Amino acid sequence: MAGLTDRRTARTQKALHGALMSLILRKGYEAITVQDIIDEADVGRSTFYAHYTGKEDLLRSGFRALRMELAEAQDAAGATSDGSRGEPLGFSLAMFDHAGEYKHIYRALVGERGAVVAVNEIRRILSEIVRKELSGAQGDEAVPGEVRNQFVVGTFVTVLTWWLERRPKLAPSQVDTIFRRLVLNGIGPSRCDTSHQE
Amino acid sequence: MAGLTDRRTARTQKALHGALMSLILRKGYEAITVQDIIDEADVGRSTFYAHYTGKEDLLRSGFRALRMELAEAQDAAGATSDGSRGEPLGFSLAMFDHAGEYKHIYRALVGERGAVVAVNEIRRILSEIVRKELSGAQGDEAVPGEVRNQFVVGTFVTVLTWWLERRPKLAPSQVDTIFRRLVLNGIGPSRCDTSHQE
DNA sequence: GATAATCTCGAACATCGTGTTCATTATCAT
DNA sequence: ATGATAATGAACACGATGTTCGAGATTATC
Repeated sequence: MAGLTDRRTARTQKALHGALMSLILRKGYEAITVQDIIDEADVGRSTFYAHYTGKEDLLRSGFRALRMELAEAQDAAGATSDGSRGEPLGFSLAMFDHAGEYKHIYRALVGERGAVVAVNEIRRILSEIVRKELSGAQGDEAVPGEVRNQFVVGTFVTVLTWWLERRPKLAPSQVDTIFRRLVLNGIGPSRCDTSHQE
Repeated sequence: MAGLTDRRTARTQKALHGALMSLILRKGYEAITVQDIIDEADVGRSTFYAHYTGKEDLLRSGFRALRMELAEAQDAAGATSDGSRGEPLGFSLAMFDHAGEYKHIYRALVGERGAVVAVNEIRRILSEIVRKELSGAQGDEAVPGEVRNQFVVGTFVTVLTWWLERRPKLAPSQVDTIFRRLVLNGIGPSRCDTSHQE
């Protein structure tokens, strides 16, 4: 009924996605050519272009699953009620968990030799989520909402990248703590607790 | 004496840089080909490759001037003494000023359709600077130094991008205020002043 | 001004990746 | 079984890259 019928297309698309993932792990996204992908997937050239406009399109299509998974996680976490009352930044731990699970892929996508396309896609997904969570709570009026949003997303990507490249042994929860610390408090002098100064 | 003699090479390099800048403003960095550059600069193809390995190399070489200019600005600002005592984040205003002066170029390089190479270059330059400034002051021990460094740089790029793309009318000093606010305080609940809660 | 060094030119070339076309073959849904 | 649809693979046009080389132009230096 729906569009998911024909087994042939499903098989082809699965093969192409698998090939892309293997290749990303093997040689990094940027270095991959369409030729590599169809060789690895053992699929005809014209077949590839019948499904996707290029490797970027193929990669992007892989993010739909992530988008949905995160949307559900957010709904589940924020199911407390209407707004964003459960936790300040409820999305972050779920996201770090997800990244921890597919650590190899994330590292290959997010690092220096990673895929800008992928990072942008992640940014876009996170922007939506953060916008919802931040819509209620209004903090500093000296800092416009848009830039606050971008700040949260940017910090997340920063911490994510640092984690995967420099401290892959850390647990998602530990990374999440660092993230929240930075986003909520910055790096300013300690904080309110009036610690001893001189 | 030094390497800067021959007027021919100087002329050629200047022409190529100028051509690259014009093209960046006209059609964005990614869309530019070497052919475009040498047409615009009216320079032979082999001549181009005698000087640079590609458009990326050409772009990168343009950042040396910036690197030096910023190093001087930092030395001048931090000339107070040995360490980083003058201001917490002394580099930021100088950098925003510089970006404000060459606003068109920066916007074309930093935006969505900008040049990853350029942003990476900016990141690298800033990392050096921030590392020096942050080496003395040790804040939160729960947040490792490396990630704090990346956090500052990342936030700078975020604010810079937002400024150039969404609020180009703002003055550098205003943007700088927002940047410092975010870096030092984050977006945490109001502040220490124990405002009325319920 | 003459000389030797060296920079520039431009055309030609090999190479590679892209994206399309089309007739043929294989697989699917029913 | 059969009509519909997907996959194949070879061929093609195109555009960009990076290199080579001999001839000519510009330069530094004496």
